[in-house]
Amino acid sequence: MNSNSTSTSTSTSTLSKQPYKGTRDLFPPLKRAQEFMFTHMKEVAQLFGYEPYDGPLLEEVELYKAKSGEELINEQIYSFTDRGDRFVAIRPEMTPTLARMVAQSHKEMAKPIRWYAIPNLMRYEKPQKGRLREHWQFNVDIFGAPALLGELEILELAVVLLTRFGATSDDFEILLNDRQVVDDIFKNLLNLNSETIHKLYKIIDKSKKVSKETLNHMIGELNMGERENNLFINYLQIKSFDELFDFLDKNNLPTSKTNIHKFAQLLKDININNFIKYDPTIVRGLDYYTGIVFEIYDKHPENRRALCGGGSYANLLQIFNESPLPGVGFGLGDVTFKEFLSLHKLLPDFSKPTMDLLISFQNADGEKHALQLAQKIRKANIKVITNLQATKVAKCFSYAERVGAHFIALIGDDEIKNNYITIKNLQTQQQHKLDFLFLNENESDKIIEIIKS
RNA sequence: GUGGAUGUAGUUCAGUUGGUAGAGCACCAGAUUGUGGUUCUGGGCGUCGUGGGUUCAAGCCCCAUCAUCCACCCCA
Repeated sequence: MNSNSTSTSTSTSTLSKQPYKGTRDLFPPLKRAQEFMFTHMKEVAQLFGYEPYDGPLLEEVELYKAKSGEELINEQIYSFTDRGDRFVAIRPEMTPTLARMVAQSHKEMAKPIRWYAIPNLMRYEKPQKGRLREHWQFNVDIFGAPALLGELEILELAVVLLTRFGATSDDFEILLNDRQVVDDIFKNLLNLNSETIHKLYKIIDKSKKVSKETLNHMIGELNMGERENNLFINYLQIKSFDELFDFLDKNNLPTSKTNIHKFAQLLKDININNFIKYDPTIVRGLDYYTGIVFEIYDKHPENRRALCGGGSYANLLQIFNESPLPGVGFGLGDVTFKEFLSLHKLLPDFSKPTMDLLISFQNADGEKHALQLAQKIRKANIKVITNLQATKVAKCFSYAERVGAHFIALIGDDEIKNNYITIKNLQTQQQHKLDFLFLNENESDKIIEIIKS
């Protein structure tokens, strides 16, 4: 809702309650869903031996200029000049920060370096479905891994993560390409200069979305020879690893075949090849990728979109005058991922809170008993709240419902008078009367036992 | 940056060819002064996004503006 759209700065105008354009207020229901996703991300990363890191929200714009790509810098970055005349930006992606941190520290660290983070990032974009100005992104990266095995591990981790939520190869696929193969084809087979190659990349990006006629027209505009045009069109029609190998064989490009052929075999060896498909149109927008690149696609017909992108980058440390240390990584956005999960019904209902126990009292005499009991029960790692003020019994129950309590402990008038406490399981309706000798430790143990069973 | 749609109660929306507004959900109270989710009853003056115009009369028509959503561009 847009409750206030007048904000044309008259002194009478009230402040808008809406969050800044393209950002979200993370109310508890949304935050619970996000925490659910983050928890799995962290656990999977740690299963693979990745360690958490984090970096600053602000970086100097120069850091992004070096490798991120023109559009990102010129149009999509939040930047300003600070009080010390430094030109800084809110991070639009994490990889440059990561590279900077690795460049500082890699010499003293055991290789490979395995790190993950879930930073919030901002890009100045026009918000729409699955794309906001601020989002959180699960980043996983490995530096200094031997060729291909780093790529393999990162892909396996991504597969494990998605399948852990219950997704199958019916729900998603990983489309993969190798920039070395693409470069080999463009430079050595088509003999193109870097300017034409850059334009071809753009055409590749669009090739799936435009008609054949438009595609042919776009290719025609490059003024390549007929042989080059045909080869390029043949390349775009490749649909599998095997077809790619045929293409490379036929055109005598054995060097770039060796790598990708071996990689395809490795995918089979660890049995994740059914999730992964070769796709000649995957090249990725960011300039720093140099080898294997991939995107995870939602297979749902209404959501044909990449929810995750990544690849290997060999030279990211060069801008810091460090010797090359190859890296591989991917980013998975919380907005797109949540949509993927809800669309495939893999996201539990987080609309209501949950609470193990509500301890409620009916009069001032019950107050201290409720507070003391809560203290004891929390020591057993049970989530417990009290109603904090004397409340009528019916209200206690309706409050228990509101906060999602599984159990209610009632310390009412009758309880105080007759020295007992009522414990009720709100789902099964089962009710217990326990002796409540108010200073007796054993009674709280009994309550704990009931709740944990 | 380009194109399309939509702005009415806390929220989701209805509102007939123009006659100054209604429903579901939610919320509060009660039926029910020791047992919640169900049920029933009662409870709403909202600058109808904002500004201007046409008209006897505008939620409805026209213009502008702002906001939101969607599709491009690009990306997570």
